Amino acid sequence: MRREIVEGSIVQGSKISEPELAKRYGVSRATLREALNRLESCYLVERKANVGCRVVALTAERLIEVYQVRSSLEGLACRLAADNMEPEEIKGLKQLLNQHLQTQRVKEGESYYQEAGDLDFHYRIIQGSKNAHLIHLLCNELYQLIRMYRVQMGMVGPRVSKAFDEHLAIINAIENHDGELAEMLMKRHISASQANIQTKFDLLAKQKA
Amino acid sequence: MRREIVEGSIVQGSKISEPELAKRYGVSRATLREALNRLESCYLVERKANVGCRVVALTAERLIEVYQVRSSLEGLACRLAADNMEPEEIKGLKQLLNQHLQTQRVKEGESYYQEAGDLDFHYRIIQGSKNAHLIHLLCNELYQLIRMYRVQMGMVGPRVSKAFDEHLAIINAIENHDGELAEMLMKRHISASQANIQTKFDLLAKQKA
DNA sequence: ACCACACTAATTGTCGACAATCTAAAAAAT
DNA sequence: ATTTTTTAGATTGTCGACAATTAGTGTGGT
Repeated sequence: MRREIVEGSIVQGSKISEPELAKRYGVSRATLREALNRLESCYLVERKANVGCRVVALTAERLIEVYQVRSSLEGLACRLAADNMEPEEIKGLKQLLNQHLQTQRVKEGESYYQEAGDLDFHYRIIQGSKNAHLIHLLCNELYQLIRMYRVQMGMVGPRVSKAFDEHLAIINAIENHDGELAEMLMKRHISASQANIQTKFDLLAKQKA
Repeated sequence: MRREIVEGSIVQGSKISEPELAKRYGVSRATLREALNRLESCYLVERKANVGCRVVALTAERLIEVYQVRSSLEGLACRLAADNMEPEEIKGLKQLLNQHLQTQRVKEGESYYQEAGDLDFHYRIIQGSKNAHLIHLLCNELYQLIRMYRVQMGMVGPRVSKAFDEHLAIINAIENHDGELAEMLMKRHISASQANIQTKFDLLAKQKA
């Protein structure tokens, strides 16, 4: 509905006035409250009883917390995917990676496609775990928040090619049904991604000082 | 508010009629919808757009899915707790375990206290991880669902003493700040608990046939 | 006899208004 | 001048009613 706005154009930590935004979107307050509930379950807004709603603030501490959880859960998803993914799913995953290679070569600097592609890659593996609860947790709840981090931080360039290699290694592990390895590789991959955004944060803090 | 009812006295998979329950509790439909949203975020009810709300059905497949996730997340929590728990927190945890030992000896067969105690034990370790996101995920979202499983299935006896030993080993690992070991022990502990409920399920299915 | 279509009934989603609560500013007392 | 209290404003939570969509049933056609 208006995830786009939360992802980009509404400032972090800003108070949300229900009647204001209700008029802003031309809907009733009840409808907007429903929407806020959805956003709350995605961790994009935080509410306090009888106080109000604020857009979530993107702090480094929060990033670490989220990525610790994400690393653990996607590691699990990857291990399960190594056991449960169908051959044609694995085949499709490899094709997807090849597509990324091509678009990546064409648009060396631009990282947007890689970004979307990276999320798509992770998305498919999560789906491959065949664990509905896990899929819901990662794809519905955490997905938006992670996207928010990446969009607002901006994905940096040199990691693109390295991420590609890591994706390749993960696919190989899944293809060999080596769940242990796949889990470990995915955990490292996400930790690297976390470290990447962390440096971005530090850079931003230094710029401020 | 009325988690008690969902945990016990409302049948699984039963349709939820909003106006009916609204009258049942003497509140408006808007209030009840808010409550349903809360229950949905705890995975106790499931809704479909323009169709309605049903109480979640406790199946063996779902149990496995939830416990796979729980094992991974509580393993993470345990590893973090090994690094981040304060000495007095560890001390309190040991005291809690001693209390369990006493009540357990007194009420050999009765497992209710052990159950509540077990959850409390896990609860404290999760808090000890100091990861707010992880704490929310486990204590607010998953906690109720797991409680529902355990209450409706009924905890079996012989596992009580074994669980106590496992808890003890976990505390020792945390006290030694051995995160790796603590994580592994917790994962095994939860897997054992899962297997325990699984057998309960199989027994129930055999009874039916 | 079976399938398709339409109609009715119920349920969900949405709306505007009212009451309770909290925040903030202004005034008074120390 | 600072602190406390009171008061006003606004915002959230709650309520009952209306509109839209859906499920079930009954009828008609093939």
